[in-house]
Amino acid sequence: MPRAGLTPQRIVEAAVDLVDTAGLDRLSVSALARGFGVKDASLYSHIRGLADLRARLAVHCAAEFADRIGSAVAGRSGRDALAAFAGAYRDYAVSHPGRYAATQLELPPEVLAGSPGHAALVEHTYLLLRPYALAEPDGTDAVRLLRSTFHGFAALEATGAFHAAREVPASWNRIVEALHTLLTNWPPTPTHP
Amino acid sequence: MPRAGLTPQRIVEAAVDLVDTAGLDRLSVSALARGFGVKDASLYSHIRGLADLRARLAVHCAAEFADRIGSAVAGRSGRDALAAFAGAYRDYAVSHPGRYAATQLELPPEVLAGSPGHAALVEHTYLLLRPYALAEPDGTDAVRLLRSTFHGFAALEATGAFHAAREVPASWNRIVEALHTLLTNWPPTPTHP
DNA sequence: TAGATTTCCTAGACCCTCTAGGCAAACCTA
DNA sequence: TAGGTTTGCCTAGAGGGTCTAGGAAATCTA
Repeated sequence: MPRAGLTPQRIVEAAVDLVDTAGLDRLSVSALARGFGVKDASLYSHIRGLADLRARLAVHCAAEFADRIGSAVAGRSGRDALAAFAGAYRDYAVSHPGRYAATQLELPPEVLAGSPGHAALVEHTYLLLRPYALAEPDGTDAVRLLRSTFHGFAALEATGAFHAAREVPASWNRIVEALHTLLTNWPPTPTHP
Repeated sequence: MPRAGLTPQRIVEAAVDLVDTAGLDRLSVSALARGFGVKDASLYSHIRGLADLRARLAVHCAAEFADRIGSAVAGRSGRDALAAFAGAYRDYAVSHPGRYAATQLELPPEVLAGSPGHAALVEHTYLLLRPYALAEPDGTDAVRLLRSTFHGFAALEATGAFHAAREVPASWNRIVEALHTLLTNWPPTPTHP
């Protein structure tokens, strides 16, 4: 009986393919084993289980996602950087919904702490906001606004929640424009009368 | 053998409780049957299956969610209405994460079309934007912005994605303020040079 | 080449969805 | 109130999922 040549890396790559075509919720140890022509139990010598596999997938996809965004924003700043960031973001989410969903998986703190991709994503977002010169806590609030809007849009688009006639990419571009306007005119802290 | 008194309504109510305490991903026909002290197969006389149960749950929770938002915005408009909408939105998402997640489930078109709660949620959002007097397609873009930001924030908060020291509710309030500013100064359609 | 290690296997426990078919309780109706 | 009908819950079982324990073969290493 020849060996199938399984490794954690190959298993994660197979998981990426599976998630890309079938969706994150269809990811299973069984399905991967079938793909390798191997019994389910064989995979457990390489990964600890489904939770471990999902964590590895999340770390892998976050790194890929952060890379694409990093390339897009390289050498740009201000409105240009924001547009490039947003373009790369939606492009990834639309063309690889399963991978994008993986980047948003909830992870155990120790896994998250050891994921360069997740750290890079946060870092890219903070750098993006530098030209807007927001003092804390406004900077953090603005980061959270951007993350929320981008992720929310991607999530809603992925579940088919936008039904109006308006083309979705046009809305996206307009929203990015609006966010730029907002960041350049960030409202002052409200005072209590 | 006395009957357990199952009905679709009671099953959906049990599903609401389960989802509230265990999370949407733990919802299963088996767990509900255990709760009723009944065999799995018994539930299939009342619901078609798990997909049907999830759809009913989504419709139920969307109606509840829309009600709360409707009560919150009643008699208000402009900034007040936006703040009330946002407050009710986050309150529901934070205090009932499982129910909120259910309102965001992807549904077959015919189910969605027959869900008053989902329709009311969209309607509330459009009404909210009336005072800002945005012509189409700006109105649709603004609706999509609000939905994206609110849902994205709720989703990220639910997965524990906000790690900065800044208190999450403070960010939420600030973001709502910022959105009000943005809606009152919606940028003009960019012209191509 | 012998021993140690790794890889994949079989077997099986346990949980899940869902269907088919049966029996008895609850409800009608005469 | 006795008959039949409908309904509610049952048993049995197929099929798919995760995961563990322990065994045998392929591969590495001394």
